[in-house]
Amino acid sequence: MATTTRSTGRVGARLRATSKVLPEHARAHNRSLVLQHLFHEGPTSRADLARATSLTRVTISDLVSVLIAEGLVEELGTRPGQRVGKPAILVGLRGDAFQIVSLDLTDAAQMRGAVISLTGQVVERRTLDVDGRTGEELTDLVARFARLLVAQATCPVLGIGVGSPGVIDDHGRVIEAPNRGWYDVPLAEILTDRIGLPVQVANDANTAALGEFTYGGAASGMLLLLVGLGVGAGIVVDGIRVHGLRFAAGELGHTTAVDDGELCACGRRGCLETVLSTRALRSAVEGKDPVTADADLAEVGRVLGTTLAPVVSALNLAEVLLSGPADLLDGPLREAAQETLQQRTMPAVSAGLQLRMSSLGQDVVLLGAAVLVLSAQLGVS
Amino acid sequence: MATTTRSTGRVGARLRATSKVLPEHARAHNRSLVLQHLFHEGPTSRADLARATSLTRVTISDLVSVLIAEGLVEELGTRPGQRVGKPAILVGLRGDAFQIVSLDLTDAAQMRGAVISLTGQVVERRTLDVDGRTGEELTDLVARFARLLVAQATCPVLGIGVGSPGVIDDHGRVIEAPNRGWYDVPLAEILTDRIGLPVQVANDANTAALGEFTYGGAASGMLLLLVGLGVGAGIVVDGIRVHGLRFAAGELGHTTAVDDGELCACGRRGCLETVLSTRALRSAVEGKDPVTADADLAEVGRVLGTTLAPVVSALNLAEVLLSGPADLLDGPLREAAQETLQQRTMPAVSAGLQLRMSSLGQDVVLLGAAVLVLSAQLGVS
DNA sequence: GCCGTTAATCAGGTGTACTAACAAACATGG
DNA sequence: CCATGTTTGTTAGTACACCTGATTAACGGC
Repeated sequence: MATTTRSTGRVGARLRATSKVLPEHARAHNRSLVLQHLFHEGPTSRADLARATSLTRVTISDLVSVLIAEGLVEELGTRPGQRVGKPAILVGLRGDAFQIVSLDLTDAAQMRGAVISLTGQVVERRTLDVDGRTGEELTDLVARFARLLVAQATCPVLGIGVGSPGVIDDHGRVIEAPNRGWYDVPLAEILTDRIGLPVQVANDANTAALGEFTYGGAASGMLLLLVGLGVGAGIVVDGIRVHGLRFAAGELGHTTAVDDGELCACGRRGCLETVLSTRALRSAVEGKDPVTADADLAEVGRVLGTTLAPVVSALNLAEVLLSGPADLLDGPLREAAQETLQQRTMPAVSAGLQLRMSSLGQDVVLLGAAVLVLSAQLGVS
Repeated sequence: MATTTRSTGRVGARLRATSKVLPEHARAHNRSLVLQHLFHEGPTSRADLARATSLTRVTISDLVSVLIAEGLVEELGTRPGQRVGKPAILVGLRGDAFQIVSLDLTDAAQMRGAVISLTGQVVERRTLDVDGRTGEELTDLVARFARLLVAQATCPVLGIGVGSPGVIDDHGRVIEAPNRGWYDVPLAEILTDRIGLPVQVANDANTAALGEFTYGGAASGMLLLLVGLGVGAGIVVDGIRVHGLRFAAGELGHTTAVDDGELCACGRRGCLETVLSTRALRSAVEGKDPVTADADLAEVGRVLGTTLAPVVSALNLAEVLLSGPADLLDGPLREAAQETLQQRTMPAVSAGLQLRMSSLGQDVVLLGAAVLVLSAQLGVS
């Protein structure tokens, strides 16, 4: 049996990349803690920040004074309402300190872009036809579009966030995005070089999940299914975005969902995409009477529920969000999926589970791309 | 449209529990970094530790001197082999500095326990019949068993690790373990109180996953399926154990795997456990000719592959490990499961995937429980 | 025997957060 | 109306952790 006789002092060979932590990193962390609180809870007094972070008032004062000097935070006068003691001075994130430029490349025909305030308000919105461009031409177009959007900003730009289909590593390198003609393209690096701003690039579904997590109030264990031309998912587990072995986490679209199903573009049969993509859904309902159409959508919902059940069980997720055309998704499909999920998972898992539509609508990816920047530059998410 | 008009400076209402970081926490982290390196790479000179951690030699010397003073680390003389320069003095983890007491409560009839060295060698092994005890009686028995094992240790005991079935929170409180008669039992706290040592308690499948991760050299994105009376899974994503919304992550046993399947103890039909538990597998093969038995096992393998495919895709796992009776699992079942997984997931996902047997055999849970202690007490995993 | 190289330590400095004490500004209550 | 207590934010001094630069020690090579 496996009575492991092992020579002393050497266990396993795998290297775990954990890096040193210096006092200055601790400071950066605490600084992010302050920003995070101001971001989510709004204007707060220094004393309340101290209580919330369990740092001392002295430390908070010091951190806040630096943030004020940087222009990220401002004093907003004394807190209204009468209380005992010296009135508190509220400090809050300056909404007009920075803006973020976001790009959504989900749609193959038309890229979407926006200038977004720190609080998630879309200040400016643009679209640009792709005209069938791929590869380097597409890269150039993206760079031009990003530059245009940067020019639209009314205050300094904190960074550029991009949500794109494909497999993308944690340095913003597109490993592969077949129908964009991108293979091993260091998109973040290219854009940084050309525009001179920090750039974050991530998979669109992953990005969307982040958007819902930060701006949509989604739970810290959630899966977002982005339904468009293809089907992708983004997963947040215990508050952290899942990357996966080769950054391919969330690629649920090409998981077999229907035995002996339709032929998929990927060459296999019955992939989830063959029934759940926007095109598949439209063709399943168009020209049919409402009752039949609803039954067809419900059938897709059951397929979806069956596919998601193992994932939901394995991760004990709190929420599954659907993002895409509401007229197709938010009805019999969603209800059937929810029901199937409940039937196929144990009560302890399904009781805490909610299956609902994305609350951010079409801006999910754009807002998520903004979160990429917020997270990288300010440590806020 | 979702042109989110939101009042300034307040985004989302969810609280994210992130706590402050002080310089002393940074020090603890760096200290763990040193221990981690010594644990996995074996004896190392201070200078090499400095290079590996990217801390300075001064800092490393300081950390090492503390560790030597604590008796955790020792100098092992100069490094053999001739090189230029002053010969390096190797320092290594003292294998005899501490031992760990591990308990495996997976088997309802018989609990297993061991005294384990820091390097994962089983020094002493015991079993104890449960005799049908549940609830408080079982708790008492566990405490006595643990005390007995502590008495067997030949050097100071670093802590006690327990792997148990059931849903267990991150403080070692058993939320529920129905067939142990435990509901909301603070097992870790009880054992700590009675024995006076640090105690870590976690779900057995989760624990097993940790064991494979640390001692078995498993990848940082892996799922371990523990097959016994029931079926449970432990998941490590990006090097971190997944807990889930209500600490029920990994409860795959009661996910529907067979439509209109057999009645399960949980009251529903076709749960994975109804085909994959040891008992179900034995009854599927016993008394049958080898060909039929193999076909039956292969069928179970296909069911397993179908259930795991969405999980593997969603998380882009590197490895799926099976732990349980090798005569049933490691053959047609595993091969069919592997094949099904490859058929039902996209190549980008399945190419990097390996489905194999646990390398630690019956000691998986025991070793994993030791890792719980290592991780909590020394920051090593 | 001198030089270059590598290992480990010593000395001094910077950054971070803490405790203790204090000043400012308010409500309350005799 | 003034003393009292409360809360806020700041100042001063301390402990800790890591860094840089210089120093000592031990080796191989020429």
